[in-house]
Amino acid sequence: MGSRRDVARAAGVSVRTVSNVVNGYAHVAEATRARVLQAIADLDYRPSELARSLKRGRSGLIGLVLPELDTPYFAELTRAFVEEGASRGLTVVIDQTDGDLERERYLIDRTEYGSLFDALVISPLALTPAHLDAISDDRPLVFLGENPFPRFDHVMIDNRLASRQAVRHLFESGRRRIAAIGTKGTDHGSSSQRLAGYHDALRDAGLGESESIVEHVDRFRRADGAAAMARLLDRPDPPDAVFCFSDPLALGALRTLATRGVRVPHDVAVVGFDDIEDGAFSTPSLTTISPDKRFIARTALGLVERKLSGTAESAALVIAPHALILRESSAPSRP
Amino acid sequence: MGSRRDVARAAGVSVRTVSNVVNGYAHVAEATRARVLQAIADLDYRPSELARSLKRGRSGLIGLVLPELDTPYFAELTRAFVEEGASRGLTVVIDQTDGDLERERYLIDRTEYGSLFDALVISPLALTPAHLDAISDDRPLVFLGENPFPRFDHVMIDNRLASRQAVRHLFESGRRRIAAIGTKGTDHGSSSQRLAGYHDALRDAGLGESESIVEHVDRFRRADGAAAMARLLDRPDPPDAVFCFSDPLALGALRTLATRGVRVPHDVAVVGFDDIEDGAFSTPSLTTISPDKRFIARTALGLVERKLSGTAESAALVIAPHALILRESSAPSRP
DNA sequence: ACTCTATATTGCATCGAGGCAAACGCCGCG
DNA sequence: CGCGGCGTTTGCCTCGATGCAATATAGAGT
Repeated sequence: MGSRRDVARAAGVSVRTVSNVVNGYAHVAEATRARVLQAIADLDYRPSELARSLKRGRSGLIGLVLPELDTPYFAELTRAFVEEGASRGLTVVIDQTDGDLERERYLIDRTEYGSLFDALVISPLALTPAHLDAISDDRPLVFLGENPFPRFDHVMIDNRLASRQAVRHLFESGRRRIAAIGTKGTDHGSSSQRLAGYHDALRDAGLGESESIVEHVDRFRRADGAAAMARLLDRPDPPDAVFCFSDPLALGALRTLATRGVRVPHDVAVVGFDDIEDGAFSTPSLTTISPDKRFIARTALGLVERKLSGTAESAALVIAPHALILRESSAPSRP
Repeated sequence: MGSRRDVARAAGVSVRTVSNVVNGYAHVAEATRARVLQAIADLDYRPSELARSLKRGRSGLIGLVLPELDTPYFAELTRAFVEEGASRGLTVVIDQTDGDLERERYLIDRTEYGSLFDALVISPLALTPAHLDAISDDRPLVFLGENPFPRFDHVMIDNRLASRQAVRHLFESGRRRIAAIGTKGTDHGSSSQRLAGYHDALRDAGLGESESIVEHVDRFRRADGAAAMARLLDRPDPPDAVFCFSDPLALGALRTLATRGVRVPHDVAVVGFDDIEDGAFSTPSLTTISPDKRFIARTALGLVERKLSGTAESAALVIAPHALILRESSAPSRP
C-alpha cells in the first residue's frame, strides 16, 4: 500500500492537496482532483484511521465488556449496542470476561492505561467497587447491571421492583404456592435483588417468610432450570407457580413440566426474566420481565458521550424501564 | 489527564526522558526515574495507545466478524479466538453481521479503507467471492466457514467428510431409515456440503437417493429442530435415526422425541454437529461432530500474523480437524 | 496597469510516542 | 592537565493526517 507521500508525488501535488481531495475540501480543481484520485487508485492508498484518530483525539471505538456472549440476553443486548452505536458513528466492539475477576480488572486497567478505546461499557460480575478504589472517576466507564458502583455512571433496571411485579402477577392470577428458581450463593448482584423482590411480593400478599420456596442453581441455563424444576416437583408440597430469575431457567423448567405431564399454565404457572427471543416462541409462550434493551444501550452510549465531551458534572444513575410481558405460561388458573 | 509534556515539565526533565522511564530504558538515574514516576502519578498520565500504535504501525486489534453471537458454536469459537489472541498479544474484538450482506461488505470495506484493525477474520454468510472482486488480496483477511474465497486465506473443516462419517456411524450402529434435518434453501454454504456428505454416506451404505429423507428448516435453532422432528414423526414412515446439521437442531429434536415418548437411542438415534457445551450435558447426551475450535482460532491468527509480517507467498487453505464424539444419543439399537 | 477577490495550492505546526545519535557531566588514568 | 569511556539526558526526526494561515494564480473591476 502506498503512503500519502507517494500519492502526492505520483499526482505531482503536495501532501496537503491529497488530504484536501480525500476530505472533499471545496476548492480543488477538477483536474487536480482527478489526478489525485487516479494516484490513490494506482497505489492502493487508504488513509490511516490510526493517524486520524490520533489527530482527532478519539478513535470512535467503544468497548462493551460482558460476562458471556452465549447468554441470549447479552447477545440481544449486544445487538442493541452495536446498532445504537452505529447510528452515532461509534463502533462498539465486544469483549467477554466469563465473569472472571482478573479479566474484568485487566480490561479496565487497559483503558486506565490508555487503550485504543474511547470508553468502556462494562457489565461486571465479579468486580466490586473496592476494586476500583485506585481508578479515577474521570475515566469514561459506564456500568451495567445491578451491583452499585457509586462514583461511576450506571444504567440498570429496578430488579427488585420488576421481580415483585412478576410475583404479584402470579399471586393475582390465583397462585398461592409460588416458588423461585435462581439464586446462586456467590452472586451479590441481580440474584439477591430478584430474591428480595420475590420476598416483597410474598409479603405484599400476606404470605410469610415460611411460605417462600427457593431453589438454588449454579448457572442460569436451561439445564439448571430443568433440574431445579424437577426438584421442586419432587417435593411433598410442589408449587403451583414458579418465578425464574432468567428466561433460559424458565425454558428449562417448562421442559421438565412438559416431560412430567404437568400442564402449564393450568397446574403450574411460569414467569421468566429477560424477554429473550426464544421465550416468545416456546410452547407455551413465556410470560417474562422485559428490560428495555434499546433504552439501556441508548442511555449508556449517551452517558459515554456526555463523559467524553466533558459536560458531565457528576456520576449518573439511570433506571431503565422494564415491562411485564404477559404470555401463555402464566394465564390465570382459576378465573 | 496530563500529557507527556506536562509530566516532563513537572519532573523537570525532557519529554524524551519521560519516554525512557515509561519504557524502562536502562540508563536512567534512580532519582530521575523517581521524580518522573511521581509526576506521572500526580498528573494521572498514561501513554496514548493510539500514538504508540501509529508509531509501531500496528494496533494489535484483530476483528472477528461473525454472523451471530448467540449461536453457541460461535460463542465458543469466540472464546477460543479471544484466548488464543491474548496469548499472542493480540486483542480480538467481535462484530456481528446477522448474516447481512451489506454489513459484511461494510466491515470489509472499512478494513479496506484503513480502519483501526490490523486484520479481519470473517465468517461470511451472505458474501460471495464476486463481492470481493475489487478487494486486493494484499488485505489481511482470513475467512472461516465453507464458502470458498479463492484469493484469500481460509480455515474450514471438511463438512462433507464429517457429515459422511456421522451418517456412516448411524448406519453402522444398525439404522436404516436415516433422515437429515437442516438444509435451508438460500444457504450456499455449510448446509449444502453437509447434505452432500449425508448423500455420500447413504450411497456408501448402498441406499439410493430415494431413501433420503431431508427436512428443511429456516434457522438452526432448537425450536426449528423440534418442529422438524415432529414433522418427521408424523410421516407414515418415520426414521430410526436423524442427522442434524447443528447441535441446537439436534437438542430440539431430542425434546420432541422426549415429549412424544420416543426412546433415544433405542427407537431413534440422533447425531448433531458443532459439539456445543449443552450437548454434552443433555439427556441423553448428544453424539456430535466436533470441529477443533482451538485449532481454527490458532490457525486463523497464525495466518493473520503471517500476512502481516509479509512472509505470505500465496493464499492458504487450511482444513481443520474434526472428530466424531460418540455419546448416548446414538448408541446402537441392535447389538 | 493596479487593486481586489475568488479559487487553488501549499508549508508549517501539531497530535503522542519512539528511534537514533549527539551531547552532557563526571570519573579515573596516563 | 587532557583524554577516553561510561552513564545519563536530550534534540531532532518520523509515523500519517489535519488545522491554520499564508501564498500563488487567475479573472474581474475601475
